[in-house]
Amino acid sequence: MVNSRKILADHKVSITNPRIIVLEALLEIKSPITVDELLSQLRNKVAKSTLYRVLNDLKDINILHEFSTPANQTVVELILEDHPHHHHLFCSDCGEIIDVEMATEFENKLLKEIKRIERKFNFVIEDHRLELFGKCTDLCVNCK
Amino acid sequence: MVNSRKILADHKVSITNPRIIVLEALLEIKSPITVDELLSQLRNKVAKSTLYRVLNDLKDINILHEFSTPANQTVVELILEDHPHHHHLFCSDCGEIIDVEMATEFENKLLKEIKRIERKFNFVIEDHRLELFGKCTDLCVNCK
DNA sequence: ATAAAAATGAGACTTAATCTCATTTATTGT
DNA sequence: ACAATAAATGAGATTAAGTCTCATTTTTAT
Repeated sequence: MVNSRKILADHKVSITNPRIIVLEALLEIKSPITVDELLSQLRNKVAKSTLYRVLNDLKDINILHEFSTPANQTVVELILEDHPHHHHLFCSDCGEIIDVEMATEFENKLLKEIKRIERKFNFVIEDHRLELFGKCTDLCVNCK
Repeated sequence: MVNSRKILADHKVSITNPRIIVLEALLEIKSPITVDELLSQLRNKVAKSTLYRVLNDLKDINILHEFSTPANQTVVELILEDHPHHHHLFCSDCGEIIDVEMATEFENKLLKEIKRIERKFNFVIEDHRLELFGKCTDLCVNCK
């Protein structure tokens, strides 16, 4: 069982109520969520300014990823050991965001290609993100 | 020589001054630009509301891509025949955005992997985007 | 237990993007 | 080419995501 206090302690940030509340919410959700939704879920538990501050704190200690949907909604997602590097699939019909893991063989090919690009552009690439856009046919909760 | 009027006509949108002005600006730039920069470049040529409207029009006819930088700046880029599908490299030091083409062999592998994911998730994937994050060492104009 | 440092809440503030509506410009049919 | 109709524009008001301020509260270190 993952412990929010332990996560905070491990990353050497002070353990406060709002941080615990936000972390537990994200741990329970375990999938991408828009900041808006998170805000309304936690409306009467943490102040808006605090929520944004805590999200920034979690980004700073590298356990939170943030990205935008094609509809320009900001989405956050916890990245812990049990939920490592992956990519996203966006449904343009219902807005659903699905976590996708690439085949290991492909991910290796990608890393090789990235090395080529590092050399070519004299760049140090620290992270990459692959986004897939389309329409789900029967998987999404919202699409029918 | 690419002609902005022809582009508009080809896509069956009416030919207006603001659209020509915005298109010519984007054609000349030929690389990703933040909406902010574009706005200040065209400040006294098109109204702000019109610029946003024209950008949306260009997105609607699928010749403009829009994405966000890690610093949450909105960036647009013209996608025409002479500047086809490609990816982006973001420098976290200077903010520079660099167009990157993947090796054909790799892009094929990616398409194959995408097909696998389509089957697995029962999804129709229409577009994909790969973003690389890192630091440039000597290429960027701004970095030294 | 206490002092110093850090985080929080509430709401003001900023700013990118959208909206409104009166006016201007483009298109279509004759 | 011209009038009638439809579409697009400009200017500024409006909205809303995200940040900032600062007095108060909570956490941490001693």
